[in-house]
Amino acid sequence: MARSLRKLPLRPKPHISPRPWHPPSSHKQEFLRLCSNGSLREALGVLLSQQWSDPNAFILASGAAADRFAANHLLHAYAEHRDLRSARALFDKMPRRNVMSYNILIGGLVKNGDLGSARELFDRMPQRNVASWNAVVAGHAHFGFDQEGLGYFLGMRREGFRPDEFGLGSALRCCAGLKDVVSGQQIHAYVAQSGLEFDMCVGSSLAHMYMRCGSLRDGESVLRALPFLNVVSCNTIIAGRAQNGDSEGAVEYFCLMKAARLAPDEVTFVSVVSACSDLAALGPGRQAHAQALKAGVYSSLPIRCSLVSMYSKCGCLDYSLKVFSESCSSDLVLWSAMIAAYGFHGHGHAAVQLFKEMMKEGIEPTEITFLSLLYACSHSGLKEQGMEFFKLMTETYKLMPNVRHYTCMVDLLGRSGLLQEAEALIKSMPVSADAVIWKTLLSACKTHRDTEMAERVAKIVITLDPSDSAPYVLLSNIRANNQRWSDVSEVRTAMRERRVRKEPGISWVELKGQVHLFSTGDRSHPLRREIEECLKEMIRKMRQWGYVPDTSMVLHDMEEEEKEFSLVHHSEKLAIAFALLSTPSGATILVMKNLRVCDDCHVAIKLMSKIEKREIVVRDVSRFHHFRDGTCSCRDYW
DNA sequence: TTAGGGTTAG
Repeated sequence: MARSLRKLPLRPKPHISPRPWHPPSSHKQEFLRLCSNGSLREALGVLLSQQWSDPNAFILASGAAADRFAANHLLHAYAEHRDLRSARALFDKMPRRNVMSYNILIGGLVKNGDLGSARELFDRMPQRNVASWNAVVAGHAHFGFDQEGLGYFLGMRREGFRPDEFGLGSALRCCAGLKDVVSGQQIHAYVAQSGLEFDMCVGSSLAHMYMRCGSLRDGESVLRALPFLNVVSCNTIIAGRAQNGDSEGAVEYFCLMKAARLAPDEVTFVSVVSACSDLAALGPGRQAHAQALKAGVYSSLPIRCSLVSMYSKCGCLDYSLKVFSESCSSDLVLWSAMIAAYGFHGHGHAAVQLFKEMMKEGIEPTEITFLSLLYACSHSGLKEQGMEFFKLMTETYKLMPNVRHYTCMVDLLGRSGLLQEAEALIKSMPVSADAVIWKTLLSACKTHRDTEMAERVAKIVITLDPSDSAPYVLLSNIRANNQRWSDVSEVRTAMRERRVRKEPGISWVELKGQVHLFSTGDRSHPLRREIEECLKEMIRKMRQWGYVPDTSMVLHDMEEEEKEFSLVHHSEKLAIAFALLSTPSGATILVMKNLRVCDDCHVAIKLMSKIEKREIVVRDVSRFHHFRDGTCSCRDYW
């Protein structure tokens, strides 16, 4: 995939911000003189040249209403300045309205979010033109009523209107919102036919539609065909990559954009910080933070939200809190981001406390806030509180829980050993169960050693997600422990036939700006001998503290000794050994991992932190673990 | 009357 950014001219987007007018007296006198002479058009010319919207101007509107040209201009001025009451009053007084008068008022209502009135006016228009249809399609697209917007777009076509670049852009936005790639492709065919494919707005909307529907390649190919790139098309690529699992590509494109001297804007920073958050890339995330400050867009709430999340995912919870506290805002998303940040670090009590403060502030929580809160409770063992919040969500706030909320509840019950209750909840919930929720229960069965239920649940997981190796391994080991050898070989055959492989575990450590990557059993590092020695010594010391390798999750076709060897060489253990060798004694170690930390490593790292008198921080795929003096911040809930 | 962005789960 070509990732070059062509050096093309940047077309600045015109931006006119409405501002209150304090007219110089000469203008005002001229305006009043023209009005008293009945020269309304000229008077309005003066008024509009100064971008004036003043309640007093309405007094003159009674005269203006009779003159359609003048009235439409005044109507436009009112609509631009969001003075919809005056606009409506003027509109009602106009004896001779035309399509333009309707369109202007509809546009104003739409911008003000009053879609109902806009629709009502649209329905009773004696005549419509393309602009009338465009205005309603755009309005619905803007406020996320995508299905309705697409409906109006189809209505426009049914009535024989040829959609232009405005209507097409909005309709594509609706397809993006609905992730309706089929309608999007149909519109693309029309766009190509009408030669509008190279229009910057239509092209960006088209690319955005493809990216939202998961097709990064189609989106990028549309953008590459555009006559030039601007900040919006670059942002479309950055966000598209980040949202489609290519966060690395997103950060890379951000660097190319800067190299091409294309100034990033607020949207660029939001997307790039989110990408850094996904990558847990603290360095680039911090740089983006500094650049946003320099660019003067740091006051933006979306930027602050993504920073709160980024710092948390990079292990700097105190920075998340700093950004949050500095913001002093009652923005719901910002509060939700901070609750999630606490949850990610296993600070369940802090998350609950913040949620209570949020309610005191009168901020209404959403499904996402509750999901973060329930997650925080389940990862901190706050069973009673989690159950209360679930009740609050459904009964007081009347919010509909989705399968992820139920997964948190299953986790909460399962961790507490209430396996029957957890299974009953899955069976009674009104949404359909997926592989993840059953895997959550399976993990609880494993923790509480309920082999009968584990065997049953593992089979369900295998049916729902045949590619995941964990349930096969678990099933095989349960059967092996009971000497059911023919059943064990049945599992192995199934694994072979379905080509199930365990996703390789990868851990990495950043040292002096360089990333050192370790995969399980890796012997490629230049310090492999030293790492091996360090691990051997460490295991010896750990055994003195009672460490026994937990081989229950290693596939049974190995000798016990081999199993232990495999465990010792798990990627996180290799990364920690390397960090112990390469950093000064006492320094905190930070390791990132692509999968969840396994049970054995979790026990081992607790002991390592005690023996080495070091804080070891491990960020796995689901959360942060802070190991200190033989314990972990997750209190073994993870 | 047209374009791009924030928080969550695995």
